[in-house]
Amino acid sequence: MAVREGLLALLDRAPRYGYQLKTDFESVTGGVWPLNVGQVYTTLDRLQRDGFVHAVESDDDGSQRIYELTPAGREELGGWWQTVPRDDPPPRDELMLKVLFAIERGPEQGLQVITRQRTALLALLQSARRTARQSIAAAANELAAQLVADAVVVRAEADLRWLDLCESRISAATNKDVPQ
Amino acid sequence: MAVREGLLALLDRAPRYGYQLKTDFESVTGGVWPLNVGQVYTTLDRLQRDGFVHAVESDDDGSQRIYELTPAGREELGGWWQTVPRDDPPPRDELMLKVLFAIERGPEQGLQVITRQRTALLALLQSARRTARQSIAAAANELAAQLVADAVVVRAEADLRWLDLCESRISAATNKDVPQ
DNA sequence: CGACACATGTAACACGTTACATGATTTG
DNA sequence: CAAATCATGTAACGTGTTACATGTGTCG
Repeated sequence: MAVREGLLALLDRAPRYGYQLKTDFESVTGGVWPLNVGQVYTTLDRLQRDGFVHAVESDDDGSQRIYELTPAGREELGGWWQTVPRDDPPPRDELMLKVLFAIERGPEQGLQVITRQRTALLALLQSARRTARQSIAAAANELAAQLVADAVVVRAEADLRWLDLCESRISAATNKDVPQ
Repeated sequence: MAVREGLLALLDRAPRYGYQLKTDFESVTGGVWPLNVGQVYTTLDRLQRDGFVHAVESDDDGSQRIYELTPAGREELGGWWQTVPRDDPPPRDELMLKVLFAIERGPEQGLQVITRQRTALLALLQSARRTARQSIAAAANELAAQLVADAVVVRAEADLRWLDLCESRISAATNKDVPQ
């Protein structure tokens, strides 16, 4: 549920054909997410099936199909802007799952995995910070690339903070289990 | 790539049958992620197909199949503990996508969506903080429920921080476009 | 008895993703 | 001419997810 909406958003701005959607999608997202062209066409088929999009054969050149939004598609997109990512149930995050299942194997195992994940995340954070600082003038869409880089940094920081929280909660819990 | 590994982790601790995996999975994750039983069986089939798991018919009762890890499964799981969630390319996050595509429609539209998302996230954060504070004694697995609640809070805070960053970057960019 | 938890499974579908096949057009 | 880019599409597969069908055992 991401490529779908991205294509709708692009088509709402202007009708486009498939290949254009690929390149525009990549440009809007700062060139960080390569999008296989094939996926554009399969997604377009599904959007067509759902009545959110329809194709017009371009007159001058038989090999191009121009896609445009239907009213239903426009409505669907409108809903998306309003929507806030649900979290009930909370998103099944891989890091979270990994730590929870590690803890189930015992406090030491949990702490061990937490330590390993933290080390890796710290390394990631360092490089992400570097990337975010040099405002990536190379990218077609500078602002987007910057924002994505920011997001990576902020996410990594949050994950690290959560890992610290886990560690302290585990200590608290194990100390409580063996009081005096 | 989450249910799969969760089941492997459980089976590594002890052989289990399908229904047990469902309940244990839910308990380990603090009871916040309901897991449809059917999914356990389909996932087990796939794990079996991949040679990570094999089933033994329990002797006493013909209707139960006990699953256990194969050496390959144990190896696969070992790899998982070591692995840190990649982010190259960075995870295609829905909030991120939404904001990027909103910005593409122009700064005002971007700011508008950011504002709406922030409002919703603030509300979510408030209720998440409440949930996290009362340490959820009702849940079977107290620690897990607590950690999940913490994660929701930390994530929401990070998203809010990122939205603020977006806003300031947009302002900076638009001011740069219209210098004097 | 009736409801509920325990227990197993199948069928179908959603989306994401890749690999592959095909051809036109541009450009060095 | 050869290679790269533009352009369209299909087939196949992966995981997640739901709905449905079926049956046993237990407990109020």
